Amino acid sequence: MTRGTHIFEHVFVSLVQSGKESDEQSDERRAAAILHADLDAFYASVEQRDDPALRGRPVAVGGGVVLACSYEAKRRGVRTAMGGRQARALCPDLLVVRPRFDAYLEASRRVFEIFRDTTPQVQGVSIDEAFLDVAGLRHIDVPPPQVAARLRRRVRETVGLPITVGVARTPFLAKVASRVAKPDGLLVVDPAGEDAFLHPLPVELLWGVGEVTATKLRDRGLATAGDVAALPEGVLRGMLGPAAGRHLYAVVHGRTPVRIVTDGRRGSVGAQRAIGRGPHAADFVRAALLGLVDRVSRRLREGERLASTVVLRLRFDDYSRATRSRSLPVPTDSGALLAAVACALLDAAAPLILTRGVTLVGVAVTGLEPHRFVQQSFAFDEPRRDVDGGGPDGGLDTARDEIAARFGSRTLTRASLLRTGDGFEAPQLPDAR
DNA sequence: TCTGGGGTCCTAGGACCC
DNA sequence: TCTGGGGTCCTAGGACCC
Repeated sequence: MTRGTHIFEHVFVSLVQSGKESDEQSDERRAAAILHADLDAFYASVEQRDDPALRGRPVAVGGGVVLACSYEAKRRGVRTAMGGRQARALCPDLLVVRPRFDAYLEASRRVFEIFRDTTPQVQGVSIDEAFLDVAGLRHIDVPPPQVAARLRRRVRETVGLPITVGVARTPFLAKVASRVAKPDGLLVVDPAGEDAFLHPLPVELLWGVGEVTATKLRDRGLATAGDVAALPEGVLRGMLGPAAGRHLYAVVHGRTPVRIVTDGRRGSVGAQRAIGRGPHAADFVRAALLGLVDRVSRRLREGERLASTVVLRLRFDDYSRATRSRSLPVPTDSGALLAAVACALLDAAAPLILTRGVTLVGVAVTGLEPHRFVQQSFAFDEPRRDVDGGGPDGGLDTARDEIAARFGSRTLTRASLLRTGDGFEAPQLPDAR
């Protein structure tokens, strides 16, 4: 395909929408007004933008592993998540550059400004990708394909990056469209031509079909979306499970939701670190974990959020994985408390670590909610048994006084009252700060 | 093709409660 | 004494996404 011109090559593409349909139209009759905007080879494109020597040449961002690669590299077989050694073997003149995450964040921020200037209805998907609902713009008589073309131009001119846009009636179809149109393209799926667009596509292109599902489908002779669309929903449910079956059925019949979700706050915050093949000393693993907890709790506090569940992630020599999680009675953002829970989980997983060498350690917190109160955690020097007993003059008051003396009167102590004997050995905390 | 660092959602069993 | 059904939460794992 030639770059950026293949929009004109598809029969199901239309550049002009009527734009006159009534607002009361049913969802099924909506026009193609969802844009999926996706920056091309994002990290690599930023590097090529900032260093003319990289332009037109195969570029990989990363080191041990390819995080992103330019289309020149993709054409030589280099892929994301590929090992650096293998990438160089495929492409000896590959230029490997270290990632500059600050530059990517800044570029992303500027692109998202253009998104939000285009329409208030923006749903960010990742650092380099978003859905935009431009249906509301029809009353000022700008057809969505024209909005998309202008958006691409603005991103190219003001941020200096190539971006592909898919336009369709649903977010799912818009996303498939942008994938088909990459790189540096624009593709509009006319609502009347959705099946003609979708059905010839390989199942791997469908949202929610990864390696496992694709293999299941292919083993049954189902290679395209059209093959899958010929099956009743019940068969798909039986094959893939209730939720996945229902999802895939909806996908191949164009019955996915038509609206985007604009009020998304993250549901979890995590950090992880590959530590290579061991053997690793227990202290080293613990130190790595504490560093990750520190990052996570810092991000929690910056986002003014509290977490109620801590998840420890481990990966082993043989690439098997395990998770261990623990919910707290009260949500917290205290680094010390989260560290204590994470370490307790690590201790509980010690037998696993002994039998299978650990190569990655990660921590995530979920059950997030907004900050509603000021809080601190506090560890007693000795295990206490009186913190919540003993009536009005019981240990709770004493503990609160102790904590107030240590942290000041703004402290609220609910989160601190994790007791030994709850099935969770809380203390062994480092000093809370 | 031997693998990085973020995330999301679903499933399933057990505990617990009514 | 034996028994039912439903709901919710927790935990662990799996599939998928970029």
